Amino acid sequence: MTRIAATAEGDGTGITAERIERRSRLANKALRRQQLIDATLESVHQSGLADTTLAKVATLAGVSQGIVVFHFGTKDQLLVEALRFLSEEYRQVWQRELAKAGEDPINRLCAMVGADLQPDLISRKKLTVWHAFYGEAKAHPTYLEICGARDEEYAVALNALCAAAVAAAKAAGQADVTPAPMVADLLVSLTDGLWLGMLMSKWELGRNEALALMCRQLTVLFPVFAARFEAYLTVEQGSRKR
Amino acid sequence: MTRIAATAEGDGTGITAERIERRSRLANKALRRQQLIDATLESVHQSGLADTTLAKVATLAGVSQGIVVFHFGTKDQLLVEALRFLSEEYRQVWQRELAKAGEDPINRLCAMVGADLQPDLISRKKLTVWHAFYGEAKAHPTYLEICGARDEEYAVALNALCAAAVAAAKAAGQADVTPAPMVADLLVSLTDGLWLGMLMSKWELGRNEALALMCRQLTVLFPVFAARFEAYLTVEQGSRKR
DNA sequence: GTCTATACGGTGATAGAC
DNA sequence: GTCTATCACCGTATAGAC
Repeated sequence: MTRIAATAEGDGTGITAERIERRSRLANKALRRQQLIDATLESVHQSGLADTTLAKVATLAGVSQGIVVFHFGTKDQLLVEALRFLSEEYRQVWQRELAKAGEDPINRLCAMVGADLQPDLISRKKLTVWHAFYGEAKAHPTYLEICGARDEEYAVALNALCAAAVAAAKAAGQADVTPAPMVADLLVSLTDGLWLGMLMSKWELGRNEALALMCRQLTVLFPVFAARFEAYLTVEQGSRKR
Repeated sequence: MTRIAATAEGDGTGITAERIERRSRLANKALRRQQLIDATLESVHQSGLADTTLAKVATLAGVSQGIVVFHFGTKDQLLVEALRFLSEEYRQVWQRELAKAGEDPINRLCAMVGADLQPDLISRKKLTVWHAFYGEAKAHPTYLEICGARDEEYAVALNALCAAAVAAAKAAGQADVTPAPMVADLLVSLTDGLWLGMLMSKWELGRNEALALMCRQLTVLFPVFAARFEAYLTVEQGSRKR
């Protein structure tokens, strides 16, 4: 990294060199922060939120304890930043999946609910950490706020998609269509429940089982689109295209 | 309490008096333990699992810190007992509801899923505490074990009811019946999701909304019994019989 | 930026009087 | 059984050298 900056200095343009060097330093700083956040997630996974200490995080990151304080100031701040990271990653995943889905409403709905089951998001570690924060959310307003903002964004997007799907189902002649807000609530609740199930899974609830359940849920809500759901949630979202 | 024992002594039957006195002592002991467990739940609710201390629990219970140690030995043990209490209460509620439901399979299914939404179980405090333990479950095998045992019992009972409901739906001529294991998983996941939703509810997800969602879920799974679900989950389980 | 050493406060648990 | 007093430990955060 610093070597790049040094090479850039060879250009003779002092300003450019300084810029690159600054970028490099910023990149290093961001890298170290990410490294510490990763270590924090690992520690919370291993020891829980209560027994996560600055010393453990520092050890896992392979640096001294002082470094953690230097970059995050306080333990609380470190945890908050870790949660923010998870939240941001979550948002990016569902927006990415949504973008990949194109314009078709049913595809977009599949993409949205399928996003919650993307492998990046449902590793044991991350599910553990999410629920650790859930558990303390009532005691830490900041946690609650971050989680709430995440849910809010997601809910708004999902509600729109559900409304579109309901309209499409009616147009396709389906009788007894569940109201859009209920559809959205049912899907969100199912998603949350699946996360918890995968976390606690004694009965080995894995990604494939969760996908099958989600697919079935969509099918009972919108029988007319059964084939669509199956196609999207097993081929595109499946582990392999076969 | 001690007064009762003293009165009993007046009977002249030494053995009886001793028995009653012992019972009274045991009752006192149990009462004190329960008092401390309640205080623990309150503390976890207010401060989270991490910042719950023996001192806080003692203060909330209005006793000295030494009492807590005397009755539970260690902080870990206190927390475990608190979780056990919740778990036991949970089991008793769904078994009670099941008993009230009689023999009809559909009623029993309604009772089972409705049990999770009984007011006793879904107070803010208890939901908070449950999820606090969920979050730390991966780090504390004991927590995981207790939660797992609870889920296991519930799952076994629910699976049987779902199988019965599926059979009934087929007998009633419903087309495309969801397999019983999936029905059970979907219902469990929905329940868990609703608990989380009620805990996090920015969008005020209350008991009535949750009941409506549960009712709707059963209806899309078993359209032939729609009227049954609505009757059971809004009249019997509702806040008032009207 | 990174480290070590340390001050400070709080927590879990013990001891012993009542 | 319940209390108070106390200890030993550990985690956070600070200070300052490099």
